[in-house]
Order: sequence, then C-alpha cells, then structure tokens
Amino acid sequence: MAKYPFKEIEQKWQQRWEEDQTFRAVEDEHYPKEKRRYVLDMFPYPSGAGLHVGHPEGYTATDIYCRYLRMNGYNVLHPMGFDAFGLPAENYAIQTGTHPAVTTYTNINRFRTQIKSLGFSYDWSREVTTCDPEYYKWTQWIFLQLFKKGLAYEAEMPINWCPSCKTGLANEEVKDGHCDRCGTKVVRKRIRQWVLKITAYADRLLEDLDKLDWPEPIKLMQRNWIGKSEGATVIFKIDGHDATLEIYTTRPDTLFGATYMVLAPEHPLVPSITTPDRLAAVNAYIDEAAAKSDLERTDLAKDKTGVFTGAYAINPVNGARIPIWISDYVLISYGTGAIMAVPAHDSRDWDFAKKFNLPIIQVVAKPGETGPFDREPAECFEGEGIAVNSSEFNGLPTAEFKQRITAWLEERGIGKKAINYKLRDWLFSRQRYWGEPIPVVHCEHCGIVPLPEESLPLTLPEVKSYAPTGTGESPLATIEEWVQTTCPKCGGPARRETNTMPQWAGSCWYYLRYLDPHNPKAFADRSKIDYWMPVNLYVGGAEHAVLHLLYSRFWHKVLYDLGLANTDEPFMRLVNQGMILGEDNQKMSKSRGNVINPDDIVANYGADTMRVYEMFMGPLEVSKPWSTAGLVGVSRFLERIWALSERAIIDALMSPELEKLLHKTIKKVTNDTATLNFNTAISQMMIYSNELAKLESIPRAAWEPFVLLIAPYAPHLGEELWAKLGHTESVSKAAWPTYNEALTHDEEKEIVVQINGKVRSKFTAPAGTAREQLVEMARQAEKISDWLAGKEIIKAIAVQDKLVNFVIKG
RNA sequence: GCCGGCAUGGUGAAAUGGCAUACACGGCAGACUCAAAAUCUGCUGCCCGCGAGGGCGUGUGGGUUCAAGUCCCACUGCCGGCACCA
Repeated sequence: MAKYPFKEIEQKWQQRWEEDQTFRAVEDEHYPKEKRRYVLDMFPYPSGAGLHVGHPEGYTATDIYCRYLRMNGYNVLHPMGFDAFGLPAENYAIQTGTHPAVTTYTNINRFRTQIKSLGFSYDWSREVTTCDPEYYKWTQWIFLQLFKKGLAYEAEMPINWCPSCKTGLANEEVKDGHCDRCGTKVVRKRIRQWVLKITAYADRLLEDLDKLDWPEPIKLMQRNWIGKSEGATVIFKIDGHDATLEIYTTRPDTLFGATYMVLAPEHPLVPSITTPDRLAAVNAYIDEAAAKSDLERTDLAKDKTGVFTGAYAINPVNGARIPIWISDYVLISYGTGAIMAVPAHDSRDWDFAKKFNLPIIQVVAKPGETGPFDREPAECFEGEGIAVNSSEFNGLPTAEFKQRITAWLEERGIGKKAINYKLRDWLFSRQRYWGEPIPVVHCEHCGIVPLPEESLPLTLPEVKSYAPTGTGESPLATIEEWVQTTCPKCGGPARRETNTMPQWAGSCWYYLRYLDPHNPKAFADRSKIDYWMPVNLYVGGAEHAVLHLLYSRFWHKVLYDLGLANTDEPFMRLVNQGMILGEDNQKMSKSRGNVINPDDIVANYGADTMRVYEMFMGPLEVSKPWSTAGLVGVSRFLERIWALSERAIIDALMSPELEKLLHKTIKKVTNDTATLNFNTAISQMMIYSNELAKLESIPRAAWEPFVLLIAPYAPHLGEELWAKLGHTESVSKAAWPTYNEALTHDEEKEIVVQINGKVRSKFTAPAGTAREQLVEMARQAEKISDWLAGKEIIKAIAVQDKLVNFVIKG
C-alpha cells in the first residue's frame, strides 16, 4: 500500500489554487447581503523567529469555516496581511545598521511562504502591509481626520521612559515596571506627546459592547478598562480662602463621615493653601512624589504616605472643619484630583487615617447592625447599608441617600451628579524611527498645521543612525534637511513633527483596507465597505482585549461619524483562540527549549496533518499543550483515509446501518463546523472512517460525501480524493453534502433501567414508545424482577427513548 | 487585594439535568514477520471477588432533584486581567 504522498499532493494543489486564483473574492451583486461573509484573522507581526504554531491555530479555524461557507453558497472575504511597523525590526537596525524595511520584508516573505505552506484559502491579491507607504498614506490620512475633528492634540505629559534604551515606551512595553526589552526599571519623564481623545468615545465604547457577540470576559475587560463610575462632585469651602475645593466621590452618602481631605501632590491649589509652617514639608513631599515612577507610586507603595498642608476645609453638610492633606494615593489624572476621605467606609482612607491618627466616624450601619455608633468602628466597611450619624438623613438606605444628598447639594449649588471614567486619552506618539510619521508641521506663525491630504504619504526619510537620540526626540529629529520645511498654510519656515505613530495605528483599520487594497483615491471605496462590512467573524488571541480591540473600535466609530463607514462597530463576532503550550505544559519560549516549529511539522507530516491536529487538540478557545504523539495519531487518521481511497470505489448500495451513520456524520460535522466545534467534528469523521475501514470495497455514495466533509479540514487531501473520484473542478466549489433528518434517528433505542438511580439493566424499545409502556417493559427486563421482588415501588420515572428509573423502598 | 476563566482516566479530551470517560494518544495481549518497524484485531477508570457480581468514582465539603460533570452555596488549586480610579 502506497503511503499518503502528502508532499506531492500539497505542492500540487497549492500551485493549482494560485494559478486558478481559486479563492479570489469578488464583489458579486448576485449574492444577497445575507449570503456574504467577512471572516478575518488577526494579522501577524512578522517577527524574525518565523511563524509560531499558535498562528496556524486561529488561521486554520477560520480557513475551515470559510471553506465550509463557500461550499454552502456564501461569497466569502478572507484576507491576510502584515502588521509591519514595530520595535523588533528597529532594535535589530540599531544593533546591525540593517534598514528596518529590509528586515521587515525578509520576514514578511518568510511568513507568507510559511502561511501559504498550510494551504489557507486567503485571497492574496488583497494582502496589505502596514509599513508600505501606499498603506500608511491612509493611516496618516485618518490621523488628519482625527486631528481636524479635534480628536488628536498635543500635550506635555509624563510617560514611561527607559533610561537604558533612551526612549519612551508604550504601556504594553512595560512589564511589572520594567522595560520589556532590556529589563531596566522604567522612570517617568515629561515630554511633548501626541494624544488621541479616545475618552470622548468612552460612553459609546462602553454602551455598544452590548451589541457585540464577543466572549463575555473580553467585554468585561473592556468595561473595566473604560471604568465608568457614577457619583457626585461636591464643593468644599476652604477656611480662610476664597478658593473652593471640588472633589469627586461615588459615595456622597458618606459625606457626614468625611474627616479629612486629600489632594494629589500635583493639585493646583496646593501652593496657595499651604501654610508657611507646612511649606517645607509639603514641597519636600511634592518633590519626592515627582521623582517616583508609576510603579513606586502604585504597585510597590501600598504603604500610605502624605503630609498635612495646614489648611482646613468646611464640610458643607455639617460645617465641620477638616484638615487638608496631600498624598500620592490620590491621582491628579482622575476625577478632580482631590477627595474627601471617609476612613470608616473606604479601605484606602482607613489605612491613611490609621497611619496618621485621623478621626474615623461611622456613617453607614451594616444591614442588621444595631450600634452603638458613637465610637470608632473596629473595621472598615465598604458595602451598602443604613445611614447613621448623618443628621436628618439617618435611617436612609445607601442608594436612596445618594439620590437625596445629590439633590440636596444641587439645590444649594455646591455639588452635582457626575460620571468619571478610568479610561485615559491614548498616548499616540513614539520617539522612534520605524513608524508612520505624524503628518503635521510646527509653524512659528500658524502653530500646528496639518499637511494637505494630497501631499500624503509623508514617507520616512533615510537616516544614518536608527538609535534614539536620548533627548526624547526620535531619530528623525537629527535629519535637519527633512525637519526643516515650509508651512503649507503661510509658506513660512516650519519644522516637521518628528514623533511617529505607535504600532497599533496600522492595525486600527487594516480590515478596511482589505476591502479595496489598491485604491489610490480613498482608504476604501464606500460601495465595497457596504458590500462586505461589518466583519462577521474575527478570530485572534485574547492578549489584544483592551488594546487593539479598543483602539480599532474607537477609530471605526470616528470613521462612522464622518460618514465613511456603514456600521458603528467593526467586528460583530469575536472568538479568541486558546494558547498552544509546549509539550511540558509551559508557555512556548526559546529559553525553555519547548518551541515547535511549524515548518518541521509540515515537512515531516504535511500541512493537512498539522491543520487537523491543531483542530483536534481540543476546543478552539482553550489553551492546550502540544503533543507530538497526538499529532502522529492524526497523521495515521489521514493515512487511513488515503488507504481507503486506494480501495475499490463501487457503485453499489450501502448497508442501511452505514447509511444511517453517514447521515448522522453529515449532520454532526455540519453543525460542529458551523459552530467552530472542530474537535468533535473530527472525532465523528474518525468514527465514520473506522466504519468504512471494515469494508473491502466502498460504495461511492458512502465515500463522496465523506470526501466533501473532510475537504475544509484537510484541503489538499480533499482535492486529491475529489479528483480521484473523477471530478475536474476544485472540491472547494462543490456543494456541501446534505443529510436526511429521518435517517439520523434510530428506530430502536436502548433503554436504561435504573433502581434508585443506579443502572441495573437495559433493553431495546422502538423509538417513541410511550412512557407507560416503557415502565411495563422495564419490569420485565433482565434481573429487574429480582431487584423489585418484595420491594415497594414508590415511583417509576420514564423518559422517552432514554430510561426508566424505579424508586423503591425496603 | 479586586474581577474573570478553568479543574473529568496514565495523557489530549467527549457528554440538550438521564448509561461518565465518545474520539485520539499511551499501555497490555494477539495476528502478520526469521526478526523488527509499519499495519491490523482485542482489552484497558479505581477497589473487592476465582467467578457471577458488587462497591467507589468528574478538585474538596455541603445542598436541590427520582436522577448532578452539568443547577445552587461554601472552599481549594492553577491560569489570565486589573491594581490606590475615591
């Protein structure tokens, strides 16, 4: 018996698909909207390490699904491209002097070859690369639209700075307070930055999550990241000053329990309210806080610090004079940068009050708590309850008190309802070379001036050194002839922006460029957007939950508001594939030496084996360890199918039993493929092929549908077997097999007989036998009369086609 | 600390509240072979028993139910996210 010649077959069909452009997607109006599907993979960053076994997992899943959809009469858009700007290529350039574009395109070519070797049905004519000027021209163009809408602005703000790499780092490049690349401790540095006003969309980004068919944990992560909170602002008078102090609280009902105030060290009121005797201490504290990194201020420094300013605020509800402190546990960037401290009902305030011996007054009684409430409580209580020590509000439940006190404050003009978000504006600039140049100039007369859209792309100039300057400017700043330019508005001298965009920029909208990748006039023609969008299924890793997936939702909404997109959400359904771990159940990494290279698998076992194995490992969404033994099992499965195809395929009727199994198999594989439950679809195909293996010759009617079922999973094998059956057209154009529902049901059912819930016997009965009759049959069943002898039957439960359970006593 | 996810044989894993362990790997036995590999067939949760058979079993402890891997409550462990957001 000839071994399955996967090398020849895979090469042959990949070549054929390319020559025939089998998977080219065309905007054919004959397909109604509901027969079109846009199935998207998260495109890869082409690293120097080559494709990882994790990449093909999601790609295989979408590929099987796309092939399944095409066979079911759908017009499918399934593109692939490369996220090509980014740090690794630039860092390599710094070390070796190789232009990042050279490294990047070498890696892209390798990735493309690797991806193609797995036989995915992408429409490669739509490939996009984010570092291509023809692509980033439109990234810059979208930036200009954001700028014109006032959604991109310049600001001085503290950022994460790596003193060793001499560059700013994005939040995602900081791991536990250290530079992800070199391990140096990150410090804060104030430099000029471009920032995108994502906060303007906070509420819509939150609300619209409800429309999306995404995994709940991902939606929850976005909700938490956006962090909407509802409360009130309250204005406190400052004793002896005209200025007032505004604070934000989610618990206005605890106002009577405020025993001190805390300002962030950066709060603008601090200098003016600090008393002379406290000035030295306050200034020392401010300097100390400023020198701390974010890590020191948050992660490591749960220990509260702070100093008294010498000033007092007046509590508007009871006139109490309460001290104003400063502490870095209050953040200048959230709310009003100032709080009222209620130590009895906030654990942070509790810790602070305990440390500095500040008074603690209980104002909320736990449900059922009876008091007395005139002494300092033994512990902090943050839950809801009944108001105490709150004058005329005593006895009110928390929720009601909140409403009443907010109205009370509003009437007096000293407070109002307020909403805050944890989400911050998006720090959008990098002091890096390998990114999209930000298309604006700084003019002495006109200020910041956007480049005219016709002048785009603003391409990256060549530089001698890719190394960061260390001054907080990108390497672009060193090219005087590039930096010096003229103002598009007044024609006077101007300097180009030298910051570049972060890696996330290109991926914010790539799914739109796939729709019309070569359009020189627009990022995508509106008719093509209307034809395909929104994305029906988006598959990728969960690590992008709050970064790419939030950023691209933001950009998409902006485009929608500009009338440039047809929906206000880009990705209707999201599925996260689980991680593939090493054989040792650890994350794959070079240092652990447990990395599996897909090239080796394809070379030794074939692409189809790789594909089917990755889908057979377990559910798509969960993490699972790689197992070479498991891979071999799948390889044997495909070998057996090949061996079956070498047997005589005859035009004879199949047995009724086989026919039933065939229809059950078609049903299960159809449903499981449609719902992405590929592992159970594969095991059903194994069951069916094991049955076929018992036959010396195989009825054509039993074989052909099976070839069609396996084709999306093992497409090369599928094509070859289909051709062996005499078909000349690609199996991907064939119609998916149908099943007869009646044949998927058994006429005879095995009925289980239980005594007190334990299985004691079994018998067969015609499907649909009435429950009363099942009970009668069960009484006669083998051994059951012995079990029932001399016992009282309290109850007999019968479930049609399933079981009879006798509940007995004695 | 807070939020979320997961936990089933030696292993990867199946299971609309209705026979737990389908399918695959591994293991054992057998067939083929001079032999081995490959391939094929059978067996394979644990305990007691010669056997018939019985008992126990889905991280732990409770509960609901005629019936729980599945539903509820409490806990443990692992993985992920957030981390002074007032």
